Amino acid sequence: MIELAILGILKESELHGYELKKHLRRVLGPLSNVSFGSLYPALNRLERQGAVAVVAVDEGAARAVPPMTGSFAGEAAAFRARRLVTRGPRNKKVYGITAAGEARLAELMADPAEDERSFGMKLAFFRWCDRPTRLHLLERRRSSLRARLEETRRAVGTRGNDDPYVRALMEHDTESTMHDIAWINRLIASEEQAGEERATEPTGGQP
Amino acid sequence: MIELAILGILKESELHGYELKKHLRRVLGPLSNVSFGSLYPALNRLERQGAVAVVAVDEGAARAVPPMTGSFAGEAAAFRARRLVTRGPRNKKVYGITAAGEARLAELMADPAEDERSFGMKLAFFRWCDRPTRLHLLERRRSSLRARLEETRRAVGTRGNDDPYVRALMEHDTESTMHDIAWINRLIASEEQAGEERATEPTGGQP
DNA sequence: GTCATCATGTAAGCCGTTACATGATTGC
DNA sequence: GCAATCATGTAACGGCTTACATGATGAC
Repeated sequence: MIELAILGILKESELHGYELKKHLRRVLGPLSNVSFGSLYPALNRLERQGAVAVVAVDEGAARAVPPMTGSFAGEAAAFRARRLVTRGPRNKKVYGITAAGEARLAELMADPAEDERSFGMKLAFFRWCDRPTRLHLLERRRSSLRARLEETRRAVGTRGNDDPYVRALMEHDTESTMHDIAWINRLIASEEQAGEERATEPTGGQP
Repeated sequence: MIELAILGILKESELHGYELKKHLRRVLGPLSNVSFGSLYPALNRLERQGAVAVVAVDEGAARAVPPMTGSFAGEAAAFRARRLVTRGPRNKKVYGITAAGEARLAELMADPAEDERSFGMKLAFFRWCDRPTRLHLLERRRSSLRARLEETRRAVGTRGNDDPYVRALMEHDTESTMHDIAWINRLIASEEQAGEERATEPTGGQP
């Protein structure tokens, strides 16, 4: 989940962790408000996997490492410098996505697992995948929404569910789900329409 | 979360774990599809806390414990019996909510934390709390939805958010949130109306 | 007699959070 | 010079899932 988010954002532009979090918030809005405590470990994980790479490090880091002196005090300084490198003086590490990372992103986008959540995030990165994949994701989403609709309707029909609040909850869930399905239908339609225009345009069809 | 669900269901009727999961699915529908791996530990936790208590155990359990013989084979049998008691032959443990559990339920319902999720679950158990609490929960939910609406609108207004898919996502989020707010408004209105009717009815108001 | 369902639990792991630690830079 | 923000990370914990283990009961 968080890896998909990171790769999707980094594909647009090279950023360091702190900026990344802000972009994430801007693009995904209320969805997925990642914390630093999971963002930085995830970046390191992705770096180890070769999906992202450090493009540039702030010169501040170099400045923070004093020259070796050979003295006892020098050893202490070296230890301190090592800490500074590991921890962070304004050690901005700007990350970029690698070829392997782009492959991983495509893989995560197409991944059939965990549909219910994460659909919004995938949609936010739709520009990074081709039309067939987009249509496939939209149709899968629609079918899971339909299943939800069915389940809720079945639950409403069950004897013993006569509490007005539970009833209200289920009616609202039904409405929202239908609303979502209609939305997905519009997205599918416009996707198909765009595909047709692409297909007819090159020949210069008459109006 | 799961404790709220368990207590809310048990307040309606005494059940054993397996039944509880089915009721949970029926009442909460697509919300919160708890697994056994978290349900049983949660029940034990609640039992230790005194919030729920075992009301009855299936006689199957007693039948599974053979009488002591004092022999070596008897010891082995005792060991096996202990295992059977711990693990489970059809060892139905029917749980009921205690007074402490009802207090805990009220506490969990009013708990201001973790609003975003869990609101649906609280609504499903609305019948267990009084009108002021209900109104308070509804108003808190409304204010958090309004905040979300604001945040999404701010994000849409930010430069750099010109991707059509991100745009579609945010517009849909805005619509859904507005829809939700309207729903909450209706719930608040009907709650207030019910309150007024209660207040005027005892005097026998003329139509 | 065997297969689906009922019934309860444990162990390992995933994915995230909050709280903590550390220090640089900027604006007042 | 001092606070707010920038910037990166670690540690501990939380809550839930999946997979595993175990066995009873009923239907066929």
